[in-house]
Amino acid sequence: MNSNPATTNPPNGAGATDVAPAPSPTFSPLYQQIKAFITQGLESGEWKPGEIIPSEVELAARYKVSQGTVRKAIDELAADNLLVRRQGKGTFVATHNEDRVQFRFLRLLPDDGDVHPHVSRLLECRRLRAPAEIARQLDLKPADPVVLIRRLLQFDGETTVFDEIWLPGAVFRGLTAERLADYKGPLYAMFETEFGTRMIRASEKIRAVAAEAGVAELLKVAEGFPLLSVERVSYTYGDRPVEVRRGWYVTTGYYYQNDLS
Amino acid sequence: MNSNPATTNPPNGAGATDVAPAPSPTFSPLYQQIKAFITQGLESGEWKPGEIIPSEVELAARYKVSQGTVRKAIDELAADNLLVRRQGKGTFVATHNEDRVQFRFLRLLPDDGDVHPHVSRLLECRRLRAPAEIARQLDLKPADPVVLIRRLLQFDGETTVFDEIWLPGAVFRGLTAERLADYKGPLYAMFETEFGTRMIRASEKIRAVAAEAGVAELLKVAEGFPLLSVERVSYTYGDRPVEVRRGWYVTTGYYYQNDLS
DNA sequence: TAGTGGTCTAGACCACCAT
DNA sequence: TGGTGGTCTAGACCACTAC
Repeated sequence: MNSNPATTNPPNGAGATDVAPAPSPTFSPLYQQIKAFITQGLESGEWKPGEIIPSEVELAARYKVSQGTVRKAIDELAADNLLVRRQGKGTFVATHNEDRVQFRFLRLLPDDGDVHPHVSRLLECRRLRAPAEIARQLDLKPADPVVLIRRLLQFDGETTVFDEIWLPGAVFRGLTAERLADYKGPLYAMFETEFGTRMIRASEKIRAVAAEAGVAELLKVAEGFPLLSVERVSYTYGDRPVEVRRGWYVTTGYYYQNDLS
Repeated sequence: MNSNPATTNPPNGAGATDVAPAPSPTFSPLYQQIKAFITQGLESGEWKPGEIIPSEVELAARYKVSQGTVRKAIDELAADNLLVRRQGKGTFVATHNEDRVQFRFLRLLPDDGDVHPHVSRLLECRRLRAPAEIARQLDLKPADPVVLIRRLLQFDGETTVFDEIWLPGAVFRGLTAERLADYKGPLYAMFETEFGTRMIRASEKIRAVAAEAGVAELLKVAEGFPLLSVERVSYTYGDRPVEVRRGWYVTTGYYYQNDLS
């Protein structure tokens, strides 16, 4: 279990009367290793989004550690939104489907708290060679194939968001306008179900910009109108970037919600 | 310890051969109660920001629970940034002073990753009666006294932020322009040190807006220039609102950084 | 009733820090 | 050397869900 450099202490630690492990310069707790094992299982597709993973006792037996150690590993994975615990039922792989946590990454809310379901209008979906900047952000070689999606989001009939979405072509093989148009629900749910790529976290750079002619026309605002520019990079397992998204938001009647702590 | 309705089970739970506690309809774990006790100690000023709190064993003895239970309580408080654990030393009350986590709530970063320390230029600090909207947000009665601070932030010489900060007058008695001007370091550090009010969390509404004449002049941009509008409400212990802040950010060369997960 | 996660305990040992 | 938080174990009981 424990594969510290310079230590080969077995299910070590407590209560046991073991050989004293050489104090390793780089100490890694057991539960971290368990965490890595479970993450591996998630990444390899051994347990797919929405599915249940083995119970704590079972995992404890498998990895030859105590239940408490498995528990701590799962606790952290649940805190990272990779797993979801449900008392009495089991522990499940988090998913962008079903959950009412569907639009976890869309932070745009209406001034009045009402919940307006939005609809997506696809403008185009085509393949091309990655521009240098996109390639850099997606960790691709320049001119590698990418997919570009352009779309509008309408809240309650009002056109509010214009998105340009860049995806690595190798991962999203077979993604076409038709399949996009047919799919109901969030993009990330589709990416997960259809392409086995799950978005774990994202990092955004937000600015206020003046609407340029093209964008202005799409969003039905005047040229120069202030828009919220949201540049997002999304990551999957192993912190590998798998999406670059540039969004322009009209923030009259809507705002970007953020909580600091 | 356990003050569940319909249950008066003593340091209950495990291993012990206690009377079976009546399954309460509203079950509250022991560690939650410990958490509440500790929070109380923080709020009452028993332990002040930067100070050390009693060790886990000591707290366990005081509350008549096991160390593990105290640990879980402290774990959650540390996750909420109310406490800071330091191995080998002890557990400390979080503070906006010292920490290199000083500007935890300022998310504006330069396009080049360099760290530019910023300077604050106070425009005014005066007392007045709360406008209806501010009163509502601060949970005050209309026309209650408030303090209004207006200031500019300069990054590397460039004027980048204009802030209007509203504080409840009752809490910030004796806050004057002189004291503000004299104080070095973040505002929240001063609020904590000088007024015993610690900001715990904040909620922001972000929009893109066109610069109005007054703001434009202060920020040295043209009227109509796109600015990031950041409306923040900050809360202290017990989720009581104690600051309303409206900021206008110039986002050329700078961006608002946000991480989603 | 059986299985799952959730709470609680008691005790051992480890890593880190101060003295 | 002694104290603090950090890890790990083993075992009990509780709450929730399903069968």
